[in-house]
Amino acid sequence: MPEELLHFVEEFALAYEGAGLPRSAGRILGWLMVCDPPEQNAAQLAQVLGASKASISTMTRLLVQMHLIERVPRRGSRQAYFRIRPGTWSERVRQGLAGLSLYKNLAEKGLKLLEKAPPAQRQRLEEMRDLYAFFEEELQGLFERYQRRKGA
Amino acid sequence: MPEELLHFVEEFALAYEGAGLPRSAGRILGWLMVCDPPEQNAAQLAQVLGASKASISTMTRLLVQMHLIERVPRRGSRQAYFRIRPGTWSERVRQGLAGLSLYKNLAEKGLKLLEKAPPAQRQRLEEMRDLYAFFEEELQGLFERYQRRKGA
DNA sequence: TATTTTGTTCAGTATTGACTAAACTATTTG
DNA sequence: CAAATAGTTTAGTCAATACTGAACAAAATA
Repeated sequence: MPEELLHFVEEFALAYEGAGLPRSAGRILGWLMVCDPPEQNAAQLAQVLGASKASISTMTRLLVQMHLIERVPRRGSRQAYFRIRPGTWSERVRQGLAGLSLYKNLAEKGLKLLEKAPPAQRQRLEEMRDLYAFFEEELQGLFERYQRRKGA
Repeated sequence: MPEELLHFVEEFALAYEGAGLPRSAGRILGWLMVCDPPEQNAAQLAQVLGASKASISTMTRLLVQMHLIERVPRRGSRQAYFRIRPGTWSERVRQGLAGLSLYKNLAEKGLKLLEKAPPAQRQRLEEMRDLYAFFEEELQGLFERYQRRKGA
């Protein structure tokens, strides 16, 4: 299979490593984004990506748990086929959103601790909370708008 | 200083570890979010957080490079004082934004490779590109709106 | 200038985590 | 039921990196 595609897959994996994915999980994800046919079984993944069965098994499980890929059952066969889950990219945005509220909550927890502190001391946390609250709120709206637009 | 605050700092560090910061850098950041006074020198940080001078030196450098904290010069003293950089949280959002275009570009690069592939094969990358393009665009606007709102 | 204070750099340690080979389990097919 | 096939789990290896103590450098103070 084309050399260029594998290079792309590597770049893809590198990019998502920055987002916290193990390199080899990123490679699986990247390959599943471009491969033909879009469903691939474990053996194929191992062969193309030059990884061990064990790694494929672990990493596909991870990716399934993250709702980024899904197992496609094949009737009459126990083989596991995997493919990019439709809506994967929305899912990532949604996960990002969840991250925002984590940080917002963190700021609020801090503010509770500093309840009796002078405003000057609280100000840093307030800025943090306000910003995350704003983006959480607005992104929620944006997200819905995107979904709706895609429906049309 | 209060036990509870240190626990908060730990939680803070843990949260930002998920975002790729070393634990001890997260602790510094967390402490600088709540400490009084808001400027702290290296020795104070080392003492409160129970870290070595070496670690403080390395991690403050990292945080300064990331534009999350800044050195505050004290005239007549060589001591380095650090504080949360005003606008730190906007900065983090801006960095997140930059991340989005990275992914969008990635999708576009892939599409170029699949230029001659049938639409069915291109579709996954197209969805990815569209989504990131949408959010990059819209977040840009949101961001400006936030800045303006804060100015008022 | 000598001493003390402050911070950085370096070398080494310890921990984490990605990855593999091999053993194991389960399922399908002969 | 036996043999082959597919996948998971486990134990162990290797590499990356966070962190420390100690040596070092630079600057302030005596």
